[in-house]
Amino acid sequence: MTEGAEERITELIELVRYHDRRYHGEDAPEIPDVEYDQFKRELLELEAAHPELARPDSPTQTVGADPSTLFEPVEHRMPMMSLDNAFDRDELRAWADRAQRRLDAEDFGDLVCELKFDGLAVSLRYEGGKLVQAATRGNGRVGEDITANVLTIESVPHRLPAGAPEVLEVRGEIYLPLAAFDALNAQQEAEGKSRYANPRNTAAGSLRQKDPSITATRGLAMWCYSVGEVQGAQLATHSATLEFLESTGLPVNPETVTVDSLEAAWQFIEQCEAKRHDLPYEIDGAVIKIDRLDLQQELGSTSRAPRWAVAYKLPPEEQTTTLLDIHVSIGGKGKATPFAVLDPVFVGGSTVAMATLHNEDQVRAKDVRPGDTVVVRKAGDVIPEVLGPVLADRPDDLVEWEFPSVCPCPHREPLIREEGDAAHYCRFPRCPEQLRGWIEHFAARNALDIEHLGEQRVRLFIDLGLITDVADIYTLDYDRIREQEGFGDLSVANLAAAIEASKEQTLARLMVGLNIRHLGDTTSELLADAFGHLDRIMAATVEELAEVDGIGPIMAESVYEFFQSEANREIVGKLRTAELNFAQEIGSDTAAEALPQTLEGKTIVVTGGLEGYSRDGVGAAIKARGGKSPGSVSSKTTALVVGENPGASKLDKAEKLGIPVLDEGQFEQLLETGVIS
DNA sequence: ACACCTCGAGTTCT
DNA sequence: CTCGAGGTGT
Repeated sequence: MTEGAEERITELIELVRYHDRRYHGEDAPEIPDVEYDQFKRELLELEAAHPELARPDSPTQTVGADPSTLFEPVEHRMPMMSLDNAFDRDELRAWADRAQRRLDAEDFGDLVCELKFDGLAVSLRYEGGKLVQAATRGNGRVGEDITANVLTIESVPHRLPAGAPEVLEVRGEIYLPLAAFDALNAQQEAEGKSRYANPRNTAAGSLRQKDPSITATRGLAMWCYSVGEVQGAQLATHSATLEFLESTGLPVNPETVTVDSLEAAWQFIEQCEAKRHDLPYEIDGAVIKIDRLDLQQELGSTSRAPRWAVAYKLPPEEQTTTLLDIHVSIGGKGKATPFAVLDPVFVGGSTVAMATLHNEDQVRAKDVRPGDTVVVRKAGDVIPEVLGPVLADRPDDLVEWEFPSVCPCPHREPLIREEGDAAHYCRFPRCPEQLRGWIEHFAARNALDIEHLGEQRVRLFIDLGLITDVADIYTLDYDRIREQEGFGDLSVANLAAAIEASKEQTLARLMVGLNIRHLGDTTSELLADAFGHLDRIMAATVEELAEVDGIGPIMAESVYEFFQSEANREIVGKLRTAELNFAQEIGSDTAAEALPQTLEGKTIVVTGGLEGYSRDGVGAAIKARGGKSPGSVSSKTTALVVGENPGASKLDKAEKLGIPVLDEGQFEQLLETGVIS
């Protein structure tokens, strides 16, 4: 026991040291802070449990290197709500109408128009005029303590003048001014380091620095736009609140105006759009708030957003660039997907060089041709999308693009599009591109979940001839790997451990890893639960497979076909020799039965991240109580649970269909009782 | 036969 | 996120 601990401690010390260097030296951390924190915490715990093994040179013993590696959680005394969005004039009017209807009779009076800054929402707490705490928004209820870092921001006063309220909680946005962003990048470049992509992410990174002296050099700034808890001040309107904040020395944005009609608010929005790029900081919209606090009180809030305010989101930025070429990528199941190779263009906060075009018909429908000038934007703020060509700029001689007839891999086998299919497929069984896709898929998080086996390494192992099918993962030649550049004893040990651990994954995950056409997470689970063992699935007839609820003739045939193949049966044999788990663990079912089936017959969709669950964990919690949790909202949905950073499309759909929207607290209650409050 | 859910695949960049 | 396609119910 102690021996194992000693080894692990040595390993952890190396890990933490390594990542310390990555983090501080090059500012290019390889792993998320959370993982780093986990390593460090595990090390602390081990050292506490085995004091005799504690080493004086352990990173946990170093003074000055900030012992509190985690930002402590802070519960907001008043929740920090998000805002409902409007994307056009009609939606803005709809918001105003809703508000008007809820107020008996009278007009809602003045509106305060503010810019919506692209930064990070924070809450500052002043007690007796002194800044005692700064916290991130987090999930709105609980954030993280970032006081030490916020104290380094110039525009944030440490002390308020005499006569300040006993308690003042100020809400605002911390952002990185464009000048500071540019200066920072100039410095990065001078030092031969890589540029930061956009001000928002850089601001976020700067605030999460473990060493506040680094934050101090970044040039962050803040705008204040509302208050939380206040003791010792009486305010009647939002505009008066802002004036009060300003008089107290807190930074309030000068573009803010108070208007007396929705029409005037719309004009403010139009001006925002016009001067968006002339401002010395980035904005992503405008916020319209009802000024009178008594009316705000009367309107109240839904579970996630106040009814007295609305955020107008500026349309996503569009850019034009040259479509250099259209290439084709081959997926793990042989699917050939065309994608646009673009002259790199900065749009929506990052540089875009590629964008999927989905399939042949989509390319034709969009009528894009290599050589075209095309319009590009980010769909849903993340995924680059080619909207279409600028026909006026098209050279006369540009020819229509044709789907390549052969696979891009060296074997150049034909790409086939079958009748009724939208996609082309490479059907060559030994296509190296397919193999790479399959291996990556096998190691992916929803399959065997093998850490430290990513795209780069898969490519390398295939090139070295170490892997010719998925089962070879379990007979890797580690001595050969150790010879490779970039592989030390530690990383090889980590990889081996991850591969070893994957042998214990569930049958459902193994089924996902087998890469059978038409089978994914859900359908693999259906089969694993129904048959209980891989051997029984292999032995099943098409009819038996199709008897499973949710499995139809096409999927059944696909599964049957897979196991008919001699090559596939050989792979299964090798996996058996490697002693992978072929049985669906019992116990998960019995454990599930033990929980009260509060969600029987209910369909709960979740969008955004929840505090108490991982993304997979939420679904598991719902299913464990007899409910279903699909990935999209439909008329069958019982309720939509909204967490941090929710997807707009699900929310919109739920609102259109009149489906109840729950926050995490209400969700917990639903899990417990099965009742929507 | 059709409509409507669902599911799965591929995808971008930090 | 978006598209395509399988499964199920009417």
